[in-house]
Amino acid sequence: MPPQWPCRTSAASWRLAGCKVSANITPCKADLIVQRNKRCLSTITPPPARMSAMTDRKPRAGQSRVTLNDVAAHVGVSAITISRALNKPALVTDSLRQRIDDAVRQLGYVPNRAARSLASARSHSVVVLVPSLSNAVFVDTLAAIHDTLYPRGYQTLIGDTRYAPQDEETLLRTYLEYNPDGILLTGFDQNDAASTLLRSANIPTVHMMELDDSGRYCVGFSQFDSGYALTRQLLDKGYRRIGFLAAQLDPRTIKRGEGYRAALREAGLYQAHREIAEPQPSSVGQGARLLDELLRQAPDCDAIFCNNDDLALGVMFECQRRHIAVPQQLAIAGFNNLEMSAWTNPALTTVATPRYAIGAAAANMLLTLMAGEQPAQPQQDLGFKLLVRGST
Amino acid sequence: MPPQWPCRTSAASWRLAGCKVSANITPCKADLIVQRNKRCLSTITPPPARMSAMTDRKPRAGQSRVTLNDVAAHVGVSAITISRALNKPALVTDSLRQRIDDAVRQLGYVPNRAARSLASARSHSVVVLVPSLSNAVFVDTLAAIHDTLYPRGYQTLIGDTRYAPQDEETLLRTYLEYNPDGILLTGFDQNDAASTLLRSANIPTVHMMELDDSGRYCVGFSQFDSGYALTRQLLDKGYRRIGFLAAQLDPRTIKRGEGYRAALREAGLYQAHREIAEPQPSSVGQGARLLDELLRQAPDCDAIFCNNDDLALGVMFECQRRHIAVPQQLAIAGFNNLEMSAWTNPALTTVATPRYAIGAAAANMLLTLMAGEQPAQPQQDLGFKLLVRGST
DNA sequence: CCTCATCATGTTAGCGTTAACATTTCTGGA
DNA sequence: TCCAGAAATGTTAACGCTAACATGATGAGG
Repeated sequence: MPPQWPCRTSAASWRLAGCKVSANITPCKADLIVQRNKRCLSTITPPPARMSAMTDRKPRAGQSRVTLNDVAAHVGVSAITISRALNKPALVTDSLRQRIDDAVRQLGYVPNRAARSLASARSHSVVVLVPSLSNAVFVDTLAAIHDTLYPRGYQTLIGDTRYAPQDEETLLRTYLEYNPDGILLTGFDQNDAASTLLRSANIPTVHMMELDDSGRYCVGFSQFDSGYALTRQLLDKGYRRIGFLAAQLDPRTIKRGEGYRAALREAGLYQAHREIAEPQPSSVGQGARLLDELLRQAPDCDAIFCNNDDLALGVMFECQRRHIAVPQQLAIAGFNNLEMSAWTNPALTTVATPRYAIGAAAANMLLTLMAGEQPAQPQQDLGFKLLVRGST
Repeated sequence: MPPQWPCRTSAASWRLAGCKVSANITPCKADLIVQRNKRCLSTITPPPARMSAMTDRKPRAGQSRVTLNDVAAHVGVSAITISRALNKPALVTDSLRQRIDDAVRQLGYVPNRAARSLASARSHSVVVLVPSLSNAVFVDTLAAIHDTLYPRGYQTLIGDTRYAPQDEETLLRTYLEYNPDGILLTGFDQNDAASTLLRSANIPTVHMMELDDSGRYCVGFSQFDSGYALTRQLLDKGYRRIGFLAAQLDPRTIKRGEGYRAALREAGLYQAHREIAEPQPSSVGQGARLLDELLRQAPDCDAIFCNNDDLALGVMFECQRRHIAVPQQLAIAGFNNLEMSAWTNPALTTVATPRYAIGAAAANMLLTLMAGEQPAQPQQDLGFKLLVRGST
């Protein structure tokens, strides 16, 4: 008499790979196996018996892709074992894992992130929102983030807010649908709706580029101090009529401007008409235009603090066109240290910001938070560096 | 005697909102409703009866976020109605939709993309792989893609391959886990593994930036022709000893170089030693270094075709340092038309590439493909434009 | 030889949503 | 008043994966 279920003498006895199904197990168990593998690649002789003949609905379209069950059927084990072999290799025997890896490769199995995310409540995704992709600062930061998170199994989802809080809110809303395990944001100035979203989502979040003392996790440097320090440097060099050009007017720009103002006020040299703030995006062309404007309303400037290197380059090129000697007649300083700024004639004085380090540190802090731990240093100041070159 | 199930006289009679449950329906049905809403926000008087007391497992962690069922319970309708109100608003009464929208807002409901993707076999995500984010070309392309796809409900997942086919393969493999509905790639030179992945994934794919006639969908322009045309232009201007500087050496760079060579060969003016191809990444500093190298091995050059504007700017700055008059002693041409290139002294001759248009057209072609239709024009040539300026 | 712990693997159910089909309600005309 | 068809809403069962628990095999110690 064939043994009744449970009846396995060894795990291999009823494995599909061996196809010894009919000999050792009851029809009931055979049906179960067939059902489990109903979409499997390796064909099994009896067609899957309809378990409940009552309903006769058309099956769903499905992804028509190789699934865990397909791999399982191919190897002759259960789906969970495949899952374990891929996610927690230590739990599976070496030889079996080897066979599984082969099958995965052979069948071209690609895990379905949606299913994994749904089942495990972890998406292994991190959302990063930056205000611009045309700014080398953020591109380098993104690279650092990816370099840090990818080896730890996290996928980086990049969003470009275009410096618009409204866009940031929309992006955040959309990306929250991915159930990210963590969020990296630029600055602190999310709009109210976005802040509410963040609060109710309750997902570990680290802010980049700026610092504050509200208790939020952040990695950056003091924008105010950097603006102050650069202006101070110009004052120390003897410049007395220092202009200020800014575009875009994002919060960081504004804080640097405050640093500029504070330094000049302190020296009793602040003059409002030497300052131009243009809400339009920053660009080289914008720098050229703003120089024209500034020289019109404050022709006596002996130095200009440009809020970023793009503007500064535009100013420098415009000076060449106007035969204004740099730095003899007019000194120029920028901000951010673009690669190019070292190569102009004269080379551009600027502020080097630790953008790669910020990305890496923010990502690491986020990893700590996502692991449920507290970062040693919830507010991390990575400082900045003045690069004094030929243009001042 | 209370009526038996099915027993509703009107939809409102047993709705949770009305809480008239006990009066009109059988206990069995009541239990079902309770079960359906077991995780709901609005508390229901009797605690959810355990349906099968046999097992007593701990419930899963869950996302602890507001779900469709929560919204459904709050409004007093079934989950599918909420789903419909959000995805196919036309199928739901105006007044009900209004109430649902309010509830969604009030509860801060954010749909779970993983669940949606799993249930519908559509992820509403599109993967875009570009070789670099520090290149304005691709950033503009990405912006166009996002601008085109977002309003149509698709989320763009950006991957930066860093010009490395191996990285491209890895990224592709990872992003395929998201089950994207479409894929946008840069160029055609995926490695074998990536090509296999793409083939077996069987997802609509459009290639950008280049053209070919293998039948693959693509939007771009002829890299060869653009290199040829720019060289031809220099020849027409009377330059006879035209050098060529390239870095990065990605496939597009190489094709432009072939165009350069063809034009010079045609004119009987090609000299191998006037060409330098540097595999390292392209940058302004690299341009300066390469000029030095070129002038060493071919000091008689009267013009230089730089494979992109970064190199060209580096060359131009180096010429300034060396007091080489541009264009009198040495003409300089770039490629890609960076914003900055119009503002240098002299302004840089370059090739304007329709990068935004390419992104938009590729995204539109992908939309067509994702809708299951055939694009009118599977290979789309958007051309390029010579911008002849002061530097030549 | 039995017990118990450990390890390898299996079973079950459910994550949140939507496709497919079912049911109820509404509408308008005979 | 009744009925057919349309419109609105509901029920059920996946989607592919993994957490939680279950089971069988193995081996060490008594």
